[in-house]
Amino acid sequence: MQNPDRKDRPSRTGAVTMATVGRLAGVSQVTVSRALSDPAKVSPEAMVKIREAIEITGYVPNAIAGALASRRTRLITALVPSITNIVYSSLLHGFSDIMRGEGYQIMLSETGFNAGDEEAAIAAHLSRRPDGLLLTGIHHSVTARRMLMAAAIPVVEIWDMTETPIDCCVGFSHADTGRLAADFAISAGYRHAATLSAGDERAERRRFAFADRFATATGNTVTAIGLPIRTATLEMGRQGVARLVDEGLLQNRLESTVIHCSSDVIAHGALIEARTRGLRVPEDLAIIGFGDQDFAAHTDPSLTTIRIDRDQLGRAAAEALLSRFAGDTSAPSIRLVGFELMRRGSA
Amino acid sequence: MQNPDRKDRPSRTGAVTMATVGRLAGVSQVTVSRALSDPAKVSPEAMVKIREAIEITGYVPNAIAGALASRRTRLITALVPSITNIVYSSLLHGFSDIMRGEGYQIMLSETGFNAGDEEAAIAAHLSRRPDGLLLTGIHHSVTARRMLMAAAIPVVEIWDMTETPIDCCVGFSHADTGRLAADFAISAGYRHAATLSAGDERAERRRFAFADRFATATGNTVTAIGLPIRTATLEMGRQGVARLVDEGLLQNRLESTVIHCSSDVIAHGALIEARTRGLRVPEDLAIIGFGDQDFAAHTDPSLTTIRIDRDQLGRAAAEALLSRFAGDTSAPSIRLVGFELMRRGSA
DNA sequence: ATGAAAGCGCTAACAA
DNA sequence: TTGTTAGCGCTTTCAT
Repeated sequence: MQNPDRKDRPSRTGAVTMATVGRLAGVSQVTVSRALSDPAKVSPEAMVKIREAIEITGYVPNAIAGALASRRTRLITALVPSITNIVYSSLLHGFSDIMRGEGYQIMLSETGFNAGDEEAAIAAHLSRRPDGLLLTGIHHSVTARRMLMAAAIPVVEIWDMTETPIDCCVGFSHADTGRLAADFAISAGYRHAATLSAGDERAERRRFAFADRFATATGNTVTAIGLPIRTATLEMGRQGVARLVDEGLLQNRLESTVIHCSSDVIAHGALIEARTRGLRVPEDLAIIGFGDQDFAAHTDPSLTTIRIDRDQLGRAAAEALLSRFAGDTSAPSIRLVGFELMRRGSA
Repeated sequence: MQNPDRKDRPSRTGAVTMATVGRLAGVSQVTVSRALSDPAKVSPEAMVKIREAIEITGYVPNAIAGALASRRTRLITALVPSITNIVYSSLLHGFSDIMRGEGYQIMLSETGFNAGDEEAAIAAHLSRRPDGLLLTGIHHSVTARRMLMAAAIPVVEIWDMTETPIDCCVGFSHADTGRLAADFAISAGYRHAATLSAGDERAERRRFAFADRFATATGNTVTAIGLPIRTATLEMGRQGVARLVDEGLLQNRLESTVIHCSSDVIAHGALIEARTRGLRVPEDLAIIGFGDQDFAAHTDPSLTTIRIDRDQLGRAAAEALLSRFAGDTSAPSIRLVGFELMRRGSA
């Protein structure tokens, strides 16, 4: 048998609990709980006493216990390939901003770019019983999908597009951005092209779509340089142009050649290397980036690139989750985020 | 009175629990708990049955319940000014890497650069009962400090240095980096200087120390340009140099002038603007950055800057926390992280 | 408006 | 090696 008035006594761990606060305020533990979650249900006099008691004791609610009892954690967990990549961190910025405003906290993990890591990370995340989960990309292992379905929580997949999301999806078609770049390059009169692409799968899809479209339209083959990296660096952009020039891959047809880069960082490196070598951009060599990072408009020449509103994408992802929480079944489960080509000086 | 065998029955919420698994495996709920946390204490036969049952049911442990019972969350929460700033995200990268390896997860919040936000964020974080907490910077409100002390958990403050940390501190003196830059500039023969500095408090300390040292040594005043931002952009670097030139602040003494920038991004912008205007770097205008970001060695000319091993700093922070967890009282509570001036082409 | 009782799904003693 | 019991600090439900 347990001590009948155990609940209104301070815990034996020494921690300040609702019971401690209640005792000090002369009310029961439940009243303290109500005071915090629904003040309207507590009398003004009790409220004052409780507030005082909280102030005196320095009470900080225990969200762990609350979550266990209510089966709501107010936790959202997010998986991104890399937090040091501005592309993902800016997405999260918009996402967190909205979520935090609604009282949710974000737990974050980097998964790198391989699926095995992701599976383990998903399991770890699910053990925290998040109210919702954000995933970057649309390719997940069968086991991962099964775990997520079983968890029966809202899941939003971002930064890519699929007709068959686990739950909902907010993103765009990477291949379409490649085709947009190709169409622009063709209409701008470029007859030859090369690509500089990092090794990640989405970059590859952009590159392939660009090359395919460009080659089809011009009849010319597109030289592809694969960069042995997942995270873009200026250095790799410079090396890419260096190889293109040194290995004679541009074959003296500079005046009508454009380089499609998998990111603005690569493009910026390409720009620097071209100018270091005395090449004029875009006259000798034109350059197209991807991402419209904040520096893109301020390089010399400024970078022609594809713009995706990442902050907005993050916000849309948050809204997708929130409408799931609200039980809004009419909310679309697939949201296409737009992109546009920003024509500036480099192409 | 509660039903005597409630515990070995599936929960009424429909969720798969240890009790469900145990029933299927023909053992009690505790045995399942042991199988997961300390397999050596469970017979091989039981282990097999339990593993099967877990497989069949797709059981995912409930870390919330575990945390409540054990009073350990295996959660570390971190507060950073901004996740889109590579300086902080790369720190976190090293930190998370170590922590995750030790079985901890990271919950992240952005605090912006003001103390009021931080206080609310700290309270929210503490309610999750993290096993440890990471704070960026050393300036915290009295209330914040009190909450942290009361929580009685390991706290590590990073990216700055204080003799009186809340618990432990891993960082460096920002003023010292400014003085190092000044000493270098003086010995390199520069007689005039200007500063380009973002508005955050640490950047200001670097700037002030640089200007103070430089002015003292040369007898010349240092022109300060404050940039109205917290997060550095290429654009702001360009504007800074534009103002310096357009407003005649450099007064035709270009040949011996150096600009001290609060970050590599600002410095890179300065570089671009200088070259766009036909100024030679470093002959007409020399530039010193801060941070040694990965692009710094690959701009044209390459950037002279101050290097801090951020990844290492993050790891050291993780180790500080881990030695606290291990109860290692001999571990230093203050760790100074080194920095060095990387002399390259821009100064 | 307030409180008592029950229980969220685990871990931590303690027994057997 | 296994099981029993008693909580962890809350929320929920049902009385009063």
